[in-house]
Amino acid sequence: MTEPNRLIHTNVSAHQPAAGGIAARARAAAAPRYLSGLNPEQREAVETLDGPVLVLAGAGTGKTRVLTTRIAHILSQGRARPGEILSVTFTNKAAREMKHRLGQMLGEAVEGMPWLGTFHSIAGRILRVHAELVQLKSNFTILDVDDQIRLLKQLLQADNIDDKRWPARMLAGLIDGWKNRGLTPAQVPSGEASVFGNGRGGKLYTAYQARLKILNAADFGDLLLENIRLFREHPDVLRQYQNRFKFILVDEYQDTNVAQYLWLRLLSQAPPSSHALFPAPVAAEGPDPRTARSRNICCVGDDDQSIYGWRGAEVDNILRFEHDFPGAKVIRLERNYRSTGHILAAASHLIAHNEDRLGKTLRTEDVDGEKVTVTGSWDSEEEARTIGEEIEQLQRAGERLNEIAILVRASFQMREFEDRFVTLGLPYRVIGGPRFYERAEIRDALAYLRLINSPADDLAFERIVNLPKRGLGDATVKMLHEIARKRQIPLSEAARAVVETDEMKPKARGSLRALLESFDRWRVQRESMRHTELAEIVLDESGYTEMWQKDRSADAAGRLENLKELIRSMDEFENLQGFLEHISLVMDRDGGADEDAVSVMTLHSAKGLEFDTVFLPGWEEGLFPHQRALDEQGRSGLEEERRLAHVGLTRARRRAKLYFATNRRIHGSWSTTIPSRFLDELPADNVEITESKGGSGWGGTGGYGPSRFDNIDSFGSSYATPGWQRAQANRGRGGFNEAGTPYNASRSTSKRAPVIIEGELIARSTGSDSGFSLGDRVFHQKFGYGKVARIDGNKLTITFEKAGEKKVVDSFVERV
DNA sequence: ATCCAAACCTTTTTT
DNA sequence: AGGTTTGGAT
Repeated sequence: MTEPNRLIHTNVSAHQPAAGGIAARARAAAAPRYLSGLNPEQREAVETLDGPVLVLAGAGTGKTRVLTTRIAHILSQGRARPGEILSVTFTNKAAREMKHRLGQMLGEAVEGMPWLGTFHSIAGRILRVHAELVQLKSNFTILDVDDQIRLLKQLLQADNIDDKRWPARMLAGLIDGWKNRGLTPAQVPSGEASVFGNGRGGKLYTAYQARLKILNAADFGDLLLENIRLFREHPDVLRQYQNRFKFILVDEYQDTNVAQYLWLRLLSQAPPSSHALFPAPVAAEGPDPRTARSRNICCVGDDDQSIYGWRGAEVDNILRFEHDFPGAKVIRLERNYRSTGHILAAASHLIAHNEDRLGKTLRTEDVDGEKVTVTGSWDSEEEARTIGEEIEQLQRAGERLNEIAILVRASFQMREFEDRFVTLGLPYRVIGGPRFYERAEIRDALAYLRLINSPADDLAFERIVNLPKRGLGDATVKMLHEIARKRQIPLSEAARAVVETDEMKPKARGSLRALLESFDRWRVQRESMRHTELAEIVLDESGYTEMWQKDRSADAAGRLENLKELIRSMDEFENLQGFLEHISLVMDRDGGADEDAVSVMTLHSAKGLEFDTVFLPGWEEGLFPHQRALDEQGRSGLEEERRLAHVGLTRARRRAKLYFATNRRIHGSWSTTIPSRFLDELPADNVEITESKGGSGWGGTGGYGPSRFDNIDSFGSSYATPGWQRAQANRGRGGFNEAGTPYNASRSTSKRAPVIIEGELIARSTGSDSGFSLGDRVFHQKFGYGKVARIDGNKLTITFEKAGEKKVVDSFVERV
């Protein structure tokens, strides 16, 4: 967005009268205006319309701009109408951004790019049209993860599989993985299918799919998987879409999984796949052999920003592009318009530690700017406090809060910042945080609406049969389940049947009948009234609103408010179906972006965004890189974490600030942490180490008074540890800066002056001796007195008299 | 059927 | 540590 020559002009219309007049002459005379200001590579990416194109676009190189300009170009050249361009993104945010920018470029005239959206929303949309062909109805429900797990739990129970030993979550993960790879139950390798539940994994997957059909439901994975099945089994349908989409554009191609890849291949009429995981699906049979192969598909991506491997993304897709789409043109965008020199150098140097990459060199013509800073804190609380203060400083200096972001590795880190900002009165917004649509009252309300929309939606039925309480408890539900299972019908149908018999106690029976009648009534009313009005009636007549009105608990008022908000938000949609579709696919709520506030979000959700100042807390081993990534994925996991770090750094335009804390609370208990290896991998020339400014209490001069957190000297002593010395010895390895100035402890005299360490940064533990011996009585600033119980290098396990057993780095305790 | 306490499990990232 | 889910008691 800070690109020097951004587009200002906005009135290229899609269908200019091509003949005669000024427009034609203008076009002949000079390149269209929207092309000016593109650099040569960008321009090539925009203008190469025919045949497959892969754009390798590093961070901040104008990727979105290329995509949107390309669309504008296609339209203004009259090569396709808006409805003939398929343009897929990975996230809703990216889709929104593209729509927004297109709107700016094209003006309101081309409001509708009907086929611009996420993979899931577009696949879902296609699926609705042809639902019957895959044994669904067009009003099918899209299940979220929660529903999915509840359904699987039921299946496990029905099969007498111990939910403890074989958690539904795990099965959900497996099924998800299979679907990501485009595998139907029949196609799952039997070895893989049998790992779950003593060989019953495959059977369960089959049962699950069957159950989904009965419930008239699809989960996220199904949207693509069933789409692929649809295209495979019905070539006529496929051809219809192939003919419609004259141009295909794909954003973030490095994040596509196998299913998405197959889907794209089918639509792009590419020759039969030779994908390792998938032998030739459908032979492309277009009328004209020249159009039948390698259609106009343009994929944009950056292998260095592939951060969704854990979700089944195949970086391989981007690496194999030229092979998959013969004759593809590959264009590299390496000119970065976003970050200053130091930031870009730090990011590039870091990512260079990865082995699996295509390799790009990002360049900038910007000034060097401020160095990337690394700041150590005693614990996460001090980290939050330091960052809070730095933000206030920036604010005083006239920086806008909107241009400041805190990017965390894991969402639990956000809380500390929220707490801090609340006390400071600093406006902030959490992005992708606690989700509106996940709140209980919202889900309840939605369950009512879902059930109206799709009577077979058992999960919704179960959720609300007895909510508010109507005397239809476990016993009733269990009975309905039995009937439903025996006859292979949905619960509500079972309910309908059972009401006619006298299997139930009269009271429950009457209550159930009343509920069914209500739904019948609502479904009739649906035809004649607006969906917002219907929703109000439903919540009212069902007694749901009343339930909360009677509730005297503290949050009841808030919940009622949320329900109102829900109905308000429904208003933007045409009908109930459209609204339900939206909420199941777009689980985040935008809005509120206009006030000036600091953004707090995960690194993952920050992809594609940029800020003047970026704070990156929590750079510690185990958290970042995340232990689980290392355990489960080994080296490739580490590389993905490193790419994540690269993404984080490259979000910053002018200031990138990294933090690590020595102590962090993990699962409730405190543990001592080690600075991230990624810090070691930063180039010294572009980085400065500062100390935490969280408190100046040490020596008793600061505003906070002496604090246990102010053990700043400890960071000094970390550099005197064997780890630091090893680093000194290693200096120069790998061609890094040779001119290291050894750290000296004179910092106590000039505490605030930033210390610049040249050479790689090291503050790590090692396996060597700590100078303490077992049984030593020690004192710790925070935990008090204790005895050394175990020694592991410079990490000590100490039994504290008050605080119990803790692991601590030796430099934080002193012998007494 | 409803309520309360104890176990439990979480904390990677998202459509 | 904290919220959620489960199980048992009323």
